[in-house]
Amino acid sequence: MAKAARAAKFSPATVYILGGLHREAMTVERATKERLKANQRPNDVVTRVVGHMDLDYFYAQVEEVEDPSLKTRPVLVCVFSGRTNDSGVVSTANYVAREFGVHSGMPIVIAKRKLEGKDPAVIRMDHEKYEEISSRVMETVSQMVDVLEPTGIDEAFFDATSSTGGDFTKANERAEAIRAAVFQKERLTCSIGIGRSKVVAKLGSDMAKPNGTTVILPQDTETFLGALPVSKLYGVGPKTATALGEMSVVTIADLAKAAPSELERRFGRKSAGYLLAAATGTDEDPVVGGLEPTQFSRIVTLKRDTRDPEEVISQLSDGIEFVHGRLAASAKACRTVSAIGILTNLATKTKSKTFEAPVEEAEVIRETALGLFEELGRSVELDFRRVGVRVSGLSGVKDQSSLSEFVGSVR
DNA sequence: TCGCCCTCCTC
DNA sequence: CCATGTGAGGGCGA
Repeated sequence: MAKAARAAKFSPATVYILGGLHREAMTVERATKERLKANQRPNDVVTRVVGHMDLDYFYAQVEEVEDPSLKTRPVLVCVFSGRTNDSGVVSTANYVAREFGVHSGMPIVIAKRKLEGKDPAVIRMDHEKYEEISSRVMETVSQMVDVLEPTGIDEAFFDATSSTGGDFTKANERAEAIRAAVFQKERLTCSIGIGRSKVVAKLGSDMAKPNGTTVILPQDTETFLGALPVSKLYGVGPKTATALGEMSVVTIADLAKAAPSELERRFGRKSAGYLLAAATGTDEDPVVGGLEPTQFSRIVTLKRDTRDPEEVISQLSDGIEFVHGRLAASAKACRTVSAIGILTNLATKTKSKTFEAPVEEAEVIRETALGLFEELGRSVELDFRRVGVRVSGLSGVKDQSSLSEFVGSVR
């Protein structure tokens, strides 16, 4: 496997963390190798080997692979809302574009302004294409690890505890082999983090990108985490970071020392427990494969703002078909249907209905959504800018776990 | 348990 | 300035 890694023609920007104090890029120092060796474990593994794989600037990279001439140009993969010519946002920008301050979520017009005279490639997002490539990558990676848990179209956690015997040297080689295999098959680069928990692995891949690997040894975890700002932690966004700041919690080390009672008061029991565990790298959430989605939704931007139920449903028609299609394709039924409305001021309003027994027909979803939008439209003072439909409370149509529903099912 | 809201994820 | 889309999970009141 190590040979496969070397044979690949991608840049092996392997990064190791030594006590969290500095990063060694491009080469593996002797000292690092010795640290890794000293960490080798026998069969009685007490520490998990958890990895996180993240495809680099995924959508834009796919476009580059398809058309290599794009590599030297700024690339914007965009979601066009269809409202006006260029309304919409940048979904993914390649690193050339990022150099000019362009990032995801940025309005297309703003991004174009920043790239004036830079010959940007503005490409419409092709979700199906990315989905297909993603599936192939996931399949490749799943064959090289114990358990794979995709958490998005471009990322996945994996567990390699038993196949590495808990040996982080082997885990590092495995990570490089995975990156080599993905590159060899798809010409796509990705980044991998290895650590003793999901939180640590995720931070590792983040630090490694683009095109690198970070291994955080169990014994280095505390030092590594401690120096980082809390905002780097998975699950800590702007709101949480601000609230933590009010408690004078800035670094992860601060968080580890924070008063559990105050964390609970501010964030609730579950979140407080998560934050404390994450801060010490002792989060124990296992890597789980074969997870099924628990909801499907589709949100569209209206041609013009309105809260007329008929017009909403008419514009949402394809969206409802799509959601129903997803349901049918996965042989599932739903118990809850929700109407989602995003107002002109971008506030979100939802209304939902839960049935006694699961439903699956497009007609039922449509009629339910219509009723919900009638109520929702009456309850707001502003028009909708975007509207959507969601089905949740999913169950397999032929699910043995819901025998009670079996009675009414076909055949 | 349901219904609704909030926060976060992605750059 | 302009502001997409999908899904997960938690809190909380009823």
